[in-house]
This record gives sequence, structure tokens and C-alpha cells, in this order.
Amino acid sequence: MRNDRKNTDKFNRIIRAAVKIFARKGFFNSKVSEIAREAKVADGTIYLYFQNKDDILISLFEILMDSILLDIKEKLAEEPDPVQKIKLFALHHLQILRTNQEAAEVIQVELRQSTKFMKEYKNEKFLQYLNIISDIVKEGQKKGIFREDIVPGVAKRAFFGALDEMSRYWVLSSKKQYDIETAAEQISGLFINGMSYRSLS
Amino acid sequence: MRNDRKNTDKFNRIIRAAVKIFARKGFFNSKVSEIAREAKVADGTIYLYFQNKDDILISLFEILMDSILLDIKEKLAEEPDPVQKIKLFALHHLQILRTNQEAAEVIQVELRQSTKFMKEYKNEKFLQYLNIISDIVKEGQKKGIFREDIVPGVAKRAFFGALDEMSRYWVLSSKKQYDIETAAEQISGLFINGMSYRSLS
Amino acid sequence: MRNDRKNTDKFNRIIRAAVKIFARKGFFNSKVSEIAREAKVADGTIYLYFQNKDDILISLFEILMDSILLDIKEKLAEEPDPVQKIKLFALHHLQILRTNQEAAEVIQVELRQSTKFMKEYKNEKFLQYLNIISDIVKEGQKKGIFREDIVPGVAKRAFFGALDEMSRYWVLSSKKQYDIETAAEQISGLFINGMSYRSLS
Amino acid sequence: MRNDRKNTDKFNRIIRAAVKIFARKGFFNSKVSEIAREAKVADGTIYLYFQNKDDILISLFEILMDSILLDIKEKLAEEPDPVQKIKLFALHHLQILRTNQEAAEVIQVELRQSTKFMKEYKNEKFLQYLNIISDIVKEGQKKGIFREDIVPGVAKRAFFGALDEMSRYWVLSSKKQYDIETAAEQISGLFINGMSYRSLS
DNA sequence: TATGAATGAGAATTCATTCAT
DNA sequence: CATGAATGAATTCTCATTCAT
Repeated sequence: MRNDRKNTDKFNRIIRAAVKIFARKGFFNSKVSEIAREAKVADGTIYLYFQNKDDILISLFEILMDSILLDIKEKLAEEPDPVQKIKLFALHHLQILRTNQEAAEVIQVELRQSTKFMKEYKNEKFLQYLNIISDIVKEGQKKGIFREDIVPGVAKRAFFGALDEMSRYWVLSSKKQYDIETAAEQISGLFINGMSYRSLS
Repeated sequence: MRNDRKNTDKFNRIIRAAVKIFARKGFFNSKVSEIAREAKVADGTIYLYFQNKDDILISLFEILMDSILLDIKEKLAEEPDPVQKIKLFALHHLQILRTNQEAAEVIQVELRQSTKFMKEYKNEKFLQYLNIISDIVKEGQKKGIFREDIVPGVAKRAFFGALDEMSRYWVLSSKKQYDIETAAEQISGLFINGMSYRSLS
Repeated sequence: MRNDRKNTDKFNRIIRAAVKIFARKGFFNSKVSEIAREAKVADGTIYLYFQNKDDILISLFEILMDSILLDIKEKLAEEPDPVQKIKLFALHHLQILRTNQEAAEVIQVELRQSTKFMKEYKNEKFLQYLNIISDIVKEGQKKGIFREDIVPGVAKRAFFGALDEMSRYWVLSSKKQYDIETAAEQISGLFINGMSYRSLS
Repeated sequence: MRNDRKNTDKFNRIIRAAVKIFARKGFFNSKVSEIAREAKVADGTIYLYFQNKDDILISLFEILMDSILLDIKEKLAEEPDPVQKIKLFALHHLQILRTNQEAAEVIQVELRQSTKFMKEYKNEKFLQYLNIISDIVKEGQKKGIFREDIVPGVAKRAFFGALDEMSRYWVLSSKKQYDIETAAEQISGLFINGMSYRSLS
């Protein structure tokens, strides 16, 4: 269905343009014609590749998430220790900001924008991302590293939320007081410590 | 200028109506005339109390935050123990959802929706809220309960983010798997443990 | 519902403008903004009085038909003779062209334009108009003037169709070869003769 | 230029597709790409055979009318009696509905749709069709069967209009109360009687 | 102050037509 | 001849905001 697109180049140009425009002005304040101009295609061309403006945002999100998911899974595959995995996850999550600011901004700010997207759109990709965390937690519990009373379903959201709020801080603030590595260490440290049987002091 | 408002009643009705409508449909999908209808005032009346649609959202946010700030500060004042304070904060933050669903939704989902608000609007009230957390952390460090290597500026965002993500989960999902008390305990437990010198096991 | 329109003046101006524009360019080739300009109102004002472009055409048709129905019924009420009634009907039908060219054109040409209108829109007013004819036919039959084997339901359409086609001729052709009175006499003569037991020779 | 069309097959497929689509959705609501799809040709191919969308409608009309004209002339050629000719014409006109519903619908509803077509496009074929009727009338008058005071130019339109309105009834209404033969008899009876010196009783 | 009818700029989307392949 | 991806002008309708009453 989406594979038989003749011109992947134009599709990609539109996606890239949309990421840029959405990141800069927000979804509602972005005009389809701006995206078209940025992508150097005609307005109508957008509608050959996307059903409507909403569909651009959703497609874009899924593509970005796919890439992020692939990446993080690959990185984690090489690491057997749940504690190290938590550290890796935190670092990787925050590093996306550095490598792909605009994409991070769109995911960060825009996908939350509307009840429409979050309530109606079954966010499968995001759940997959969250479940990577809960899988690590469960693995750590099985190995006797993380406490049994930790509820993985709560921990995954808490950990993601902590990282995500940090991302927001970077995206929104002009002067960053902490570097990404410090923040990643702090947050993963907090959670590892918080979930472990004994303080790592 | 905002203090000499003759008719506080109408102002409040508009605010309450806006909270309801924004929570239900999101900021961009809400119409000024809908808010007017819900508030039982004429469309034009809204512009006697607010500069424009954006101003409604900002005013509403400030009023809600004022009330939340006042409330949480009062609650925490009676509690000397930083550990208990963290627990109290978490519980109180999540309980807002129960007592004032709509307000929570608006703050949760809508204020983040637009780069416009978060980038251009210097969010003083939100910072005050965050700083309550860092103050507790610092207090705990001074009392030798929380580890010195914890960076309060990171911890405050991590803690808020964790709670906030949990809120989002409640706002957006229909079936809630964990009750508020459990979530509050889990999250405050994680952070207290994570910030303490020794595990509370 | 439609009676509580505050400003009947604007409503009428829009209707009059629409009649003019639709008659001149046809429904599909008429732009809402042209109607607005002609009515000297803003584009948006149209949508305070009509749901959409289709609604303008339908409203306009119903208003015109109401006026035509009222008029013809009044005229026929004074006349007891079915034969004279047929003559009156024909003359009156064609005279509308002279007194209200544009209205006649819209009814003539535009209302037939689209399957949409004719198939989906239950054309009650038009049926009332047609039934005036069949009522005359039935009355004539009861009085022994018109032949019993005439099917009123067919005759009404035949008579209307004959008049209508003549109208079309006037609306569309630039040079009119017959005057309205002649055409009315010819057509009513044909039908009266055709429906009578003996030729009026 | 139109005679040297290499591929008559494609031309015909497009015409047939257009008849189908126009009949179903009306001219303005039909998309060129729909016609192309129905005809199993590429969108661009249509423009190798037709100048534009309007040209499809006009060509289609002329082709249908040519066929109808040929047919009716052939049928009438064998019949010397003007009275029988009128009967034949009525029957044949209405029978087209049965043999070629869609074509009839397009001619019926669509050709009237736009002032553009009816005013600007000199409708030669249609006039030929009408003149078949007036020729019969004149012939009848010469033979002393039809009254001298009948104006053939009015009678032709009246007769056509009567038949045409009956067609519209069939095309638009779902439940048909009269069969085609009855209607043809009624209408031709009306006119023959109406035009004759003495009632046929 | 309060009203709500009126405004008109603005935006998403459509679709006839073209033209490089 | 045939294709169908690309174009971009054109159009309906929305809705924040104003202002005469």
C-alpha cells in the first residue's frame, strides 16, 4: 500500500519539510502550503502522498519512531546487563535531541498537542518504545537486581516521563545548564538506585 | 487593570467554560463562540475580559497554577520530613486529576501543544511548581538524607516528568490499571530510594 | 426556525443576488463570493443565513415556488370553468417569464441540472404545482367536459412539460418568434381540444 | 481531424464510460479521472481524444443524438400516416429510456444543466430532432388531418416537452406508476386529438 | 458593560490539464 | 500513441475579532 509509492524521493522531501515546519511553528500553525514550498513540490502533490494534513503528522511520527525503535533495540541487543541497559536507554533517548533536534521537537511537543491524536490515534509505536523499558525492568527483577515490588507498568512511564521532561527542557530552553551526558547519568542513576535492593551508594 | 474587573462572576464563568471546552476538544479545535455559549455570555463579552483566544488559555493556566501552588505549599508547610514531602507531593499531584479532571487535562495536554506558548511565554508559574521539588531535594541533602551527587535541577524535572507522564496515562487511557495511590507510592518510592544513601528496602 | 432571522433584508438581498447570478452563470459556475458581492455582504455573512451553497439554491427554489403557487391558486380560485382554468394556467405559467425572467431561468435550467437535487431532494413544491393541473383535469372529467380515458397523472406532466419546454425556448433563444400569449393559447388549445369529447374546432 | 482517429476503440470506451459516469453523478460532480478509470485508460489519454471535459459531454451528446435521429427517421420512413407517425414518435422517444437508460439520463438531465451549454452551444442535433415533429405536423396539415391554426413551431416544442417531462419522471422517480406504452398512447392521443379537426372520440 | 450580527482574511483540499517519459 | 505523476489555480467554508446598538 505505502510501498508502491513511485517516488520515494518526493515522499521523503515532504516528510523532511514537515518535520522542519512542524518543529518551528507547531502543527496547527503550520500551513500545508509552507510544507509544500519547503519540500519544493506543488501543494497538490502533498495529497498524492498523504491523505490530509493530519496524515502527514501521523506518518512522520511513525517513521521517526520506527527509526528510533530500530536504533535503540539494536543498541540494547549487545548489552546483557539490565543496569547498563537502563543507562544506555537514557543516554540514547537524550542523544536523539542532539542528532535530530527537529524530529525530537516534533515528537516532544506536537504529538501531545491534541486530544485528537492522543485519544483517537492508537499509539502503537509509542507503546512499543515504552515496553522496551518495562522489559528491561522485568529482566532486572528476574535476575534479582531490581526489587520485586516495582510495578514495571508504572516504572516504564516514570522513567520515560523523567527523560521526556528533560528533553522538553532542552527543546524549550535556550540556555542549557546541564549537558546531555550528565542528565542521562543522573536520571538513570536515580532509577537504577531507586529500583535496586541496595543503594549503590 | 485586571484587578478592577467589575464582574468577577462573568470572568469566572468564562474561565470555567474554557477549561471545559479546551479539555474536551483541545485549544485549536475549540471555538471562542463555544466557550461563550458554555459560559452563557455573548461572543463579544469574552473580549471585554480577555485580549484574545490565546489570552484565555494563558489566564486559565495561571489561575489553575496559582490554585495548585497555593494548595501544595499549604500541604507541605505542615510536614517537616523531606521524604514525607516527596510522598505528599506525588500524591497531591496525581490527586488533582481526580478532583479536577478537566483542569488537569488542559494543563497536561493543551499547554504543551504549541511551541508558541512554551517558547514565547515565560512560564513562571510552572517554574515555581518545579522549584518546590528542587527545594525539597535540597532540604533533604542538607539534612543528609538525600545524596549529595543528586543535581536538584535535574531531579526536579525527572520527578515532575515521572508524575506527569503518569497523569497523561490517566487522562488519555480509558481503562486505568493502577489506582492513583499505588502510582503515587511507586513513583515517590522510586525517587526517595533513588536519592537516598541507602535503600529503604 | 427560519422565521427568527433577525435581518430579513440581508436574507432577501442574498436570495435576490443568488437568483441573478445563478440565472446568469448556472449553479456550478456561480461562486459564493460573487453572490456575496452582488448582495453587498461579506462572504461569511452568507453562511449566517444558509448552511451551504446547495442550501441557497434549495431555499431560493422554495421561495420562488411558494410565491408562484400562491399566485396561481389565487388566480384559479376565481374561475369555475376547467377549460378556462387550463387557459389561465398556461398563460400564467408563461407570463412568469416576462415578470421574473431570472427566477424563471433558475427554476427552468438550474434546478434540473443535477441528479443530486432532483433525486435526493424531495421536490414537494413542484409536485404541488403539478397537482394543480391534475386537479383541473379531474374536475373537468367530473363535469363531463374532459374525456374519462385521460389519465390525470400523465396529462399533468404532459401539460407542464409542454409549457416548460416553451419556457426553455424563451429563456435560451435570443430571437423569440412567437409571443407568450400566442404560445399560451396554442398549448392550452391543444390540450383542451385533446382532452375534450368533441373538437372545439 | 476527428475522422483519422486511429483507435476508435478507445474513443468509444471513453464515451461509454462518460455516459455511465455522467448519468450516475452529473456532469459537474463527475471527475475526468473517474471516466478514465471506468474506460480503463490513463487520465492523459482522454485529452488525446477530447479537447476538455466539456468536449466529452458535447461529443457524447452528438453521438447519442445521431444514433437517435437515424433510428427515428428510419422508423418513420416506413409510415405514411401522420397520425401514426405521431404515435410512433412518442413510443420511440419513451422507449429509448428502456433500451438506453443512461444515455437518456444524460440527455435528459445533464444537457440542461448549464446555461453554458444551452446558450453558447448551438444545439443543431436537437433542433433536427424537434423538426421531425414539426415536419409531421406540417404534413398532417397539408393532408387536411391536422388543423391549420396549429403553429408547428409551437406544437413541436409542446409535444417534445410533454414526452420529455414524462421521461424525466421515469428517470427520477423510483416507483413508476404508468408503463411506457400507456404514457406514449396517452400523450400521442392528446396531441393527435388536440391537433385534429374532430375528436377521435 | 453587554450583545451578537457582520466581517473577511485565511486555509485545506480538489481536480482539470499538462508533459516528460 | 499512451501514461499518470505533478501541477497550482481556484473555491468553499470557518471563525477570531470588531463595533454599532
